[in-house]
Amino acid sequence: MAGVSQSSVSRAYTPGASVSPQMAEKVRQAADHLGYRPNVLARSLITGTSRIIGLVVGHFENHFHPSALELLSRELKKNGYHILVFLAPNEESDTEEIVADLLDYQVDGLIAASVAMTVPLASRCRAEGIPAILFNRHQGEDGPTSVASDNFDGARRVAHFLVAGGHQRIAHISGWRGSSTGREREDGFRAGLQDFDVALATCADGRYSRSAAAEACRSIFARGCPAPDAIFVGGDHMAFAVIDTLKSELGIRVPEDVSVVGFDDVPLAAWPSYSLTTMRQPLERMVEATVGKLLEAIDQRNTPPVHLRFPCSLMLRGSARLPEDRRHHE
Amino acid sequence: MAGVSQSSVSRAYTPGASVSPQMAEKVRQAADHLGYRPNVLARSLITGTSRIIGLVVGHFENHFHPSALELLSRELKKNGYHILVFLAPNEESDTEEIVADLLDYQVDGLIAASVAMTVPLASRCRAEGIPAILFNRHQGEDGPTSVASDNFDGARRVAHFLVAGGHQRIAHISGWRGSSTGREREDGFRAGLQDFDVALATCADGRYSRSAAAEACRSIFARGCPAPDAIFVGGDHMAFAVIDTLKSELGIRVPEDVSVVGFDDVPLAAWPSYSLTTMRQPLERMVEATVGKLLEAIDQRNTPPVHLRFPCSLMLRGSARLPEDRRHHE
DNA sequence: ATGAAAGCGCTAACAG
DNA sequence: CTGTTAGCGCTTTCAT
Repeated sequence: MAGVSQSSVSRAYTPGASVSPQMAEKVRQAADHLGYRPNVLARSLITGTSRIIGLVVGHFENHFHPSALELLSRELKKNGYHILVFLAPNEESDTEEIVADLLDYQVDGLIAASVAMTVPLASRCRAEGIPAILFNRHQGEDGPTSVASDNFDGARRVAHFLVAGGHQRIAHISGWRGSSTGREREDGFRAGLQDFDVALATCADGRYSRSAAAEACRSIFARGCPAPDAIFVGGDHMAFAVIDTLKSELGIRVPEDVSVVGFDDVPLAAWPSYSLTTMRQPLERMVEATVGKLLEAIDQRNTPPVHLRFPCSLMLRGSARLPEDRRHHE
Repeated sequence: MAGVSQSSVSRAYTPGASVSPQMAEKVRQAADHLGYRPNVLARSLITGTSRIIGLVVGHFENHFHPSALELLSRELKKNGYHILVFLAPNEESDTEEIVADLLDYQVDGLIAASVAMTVPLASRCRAEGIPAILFNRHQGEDGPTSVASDNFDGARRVAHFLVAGGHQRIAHISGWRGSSTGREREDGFRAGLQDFDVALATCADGRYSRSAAAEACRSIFARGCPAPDAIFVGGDHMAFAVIDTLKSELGIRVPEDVSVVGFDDVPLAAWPSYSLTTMRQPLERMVEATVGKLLEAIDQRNTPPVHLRFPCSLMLRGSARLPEDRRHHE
């Protein structure tokens, strides 16, 4: 090569190694000349660390997911990690096979975003010493470390907001009840209504899909009167479908005839055409916490599972009548 | 382990290897018991193939990109490959450093989606024998293999459609002119107008961003009359911003006062709130071709670069006056 | 059909 | 500070 030993080359590429500046320079020169770069995979074999984080995600239709991927990727990159993507067939499928696949790649860590991890899988990760984090989901106190927003509290505050806005017949189109996020939002919403002794008019499962949410919306307004004057939808992505169905198909005005409130605050919610009032999940903070916890777990094994919750904030926009509007109308 | 040699284990996991059924069974049993799975990285070291494809992408704000990622990932997975994600700081930045990083991971192939590759980089990929494909971009006949839609022809047909619709003062808000896609759409649109001896009223650069497109829209309508009665926007993502600006800020009706036509056909374009008439890029076919070409190049080295173009199709929706509407108004 | 041995490209002790 | 040696977990000739 350039008349030096293999180890010197290695040291030239190891940040804190004891190597003279001239040696390092000599190596880099020769490397540039030959187009040489260290083989990360071979390095992984010996160090046992691949600098790859596996990300399991359901689909990208809901813009919350690509946003999360983008932020996670940037945050991880700062720390020298990259994301290997694994798409689950769908949100409901168990991720058994997929994560087994992931493990083969010797990922240093694993983020399950908006998908569930089977119990045997979680224990296998722990057995192999691969830190796993549930993002935007959780699986009980005994489950893997999780990072999410406070869905229960957020949904409860939506209920308070709607009641304060003078709404009488309040409906809910939930996310999939098979998901912790969907359940917590529904439960929180019911609790919030309870706080004011208001009954939930109707409740239907939107399954996090546009078509299911639209169908739920139709059925809510089809079944005999009285029609609701407010709908809380357990996710922005579904809320858009509800607004579309209301306005274009049913000829119902938003918010004059019915208020619609979402959950997530994806970018589209702020665009004027929807102007969706929604409970914002603090994505940045969730991402930071996820990456922080993950790297911590990679550094020092055997960190006990923790369950982080971040508070949501209500974004007041045009799709729901405000409390002030009430007096206005009276 | 289970009383067999290392090689036999290897063979048990190699599809076409000469191994007796009983041996294979014995190995799998022991493996299941021990929770053993082959180490993909170690395999890569010897086989020289990692089954990882690097994907470079700018950002996910424009929903075309996550859609592409999702389809690419699914298509690659069918063939046993996975995607390692690399986010470029922005669409305009050169990808030099990023792809160098990618190369370190010994990816089997490389897809640059909607970002440019510097020339030295492209040649380095070729030198290292790593197939690279430009997705939704191209860099001339001598550049790397590229897969895209026929942007020029598509934009030209948008011009014909607008002229046929009886529009008199036609404006264009282009994608970034530094991108082949942006240039081709602008050039094609100009050519299409030329075909009917119609002059382009105004043209502004939307730089593929919401804010730049909104600003371009404002300036087009601010500068002295006459205001355009049609705008072709070089990407759906920008078209939504234009429609928002028109309706919410400028109080201009779409399509009564001005027709808006986009390019891409992202899912949102079909939602009733925008109902965007747009030139559809055949994403599925582009993805199939990309993966097909990439795997072909991985199998047999030294495939000559090709440049695939797929035809677009106009999606007629509500944001632009139709040719029929013209008679109607007369 | 199976085992033994060599080596992929690198890092991590250990000498010097 | 630098070179030597061993070995990460696998696949692959080459024998048997």
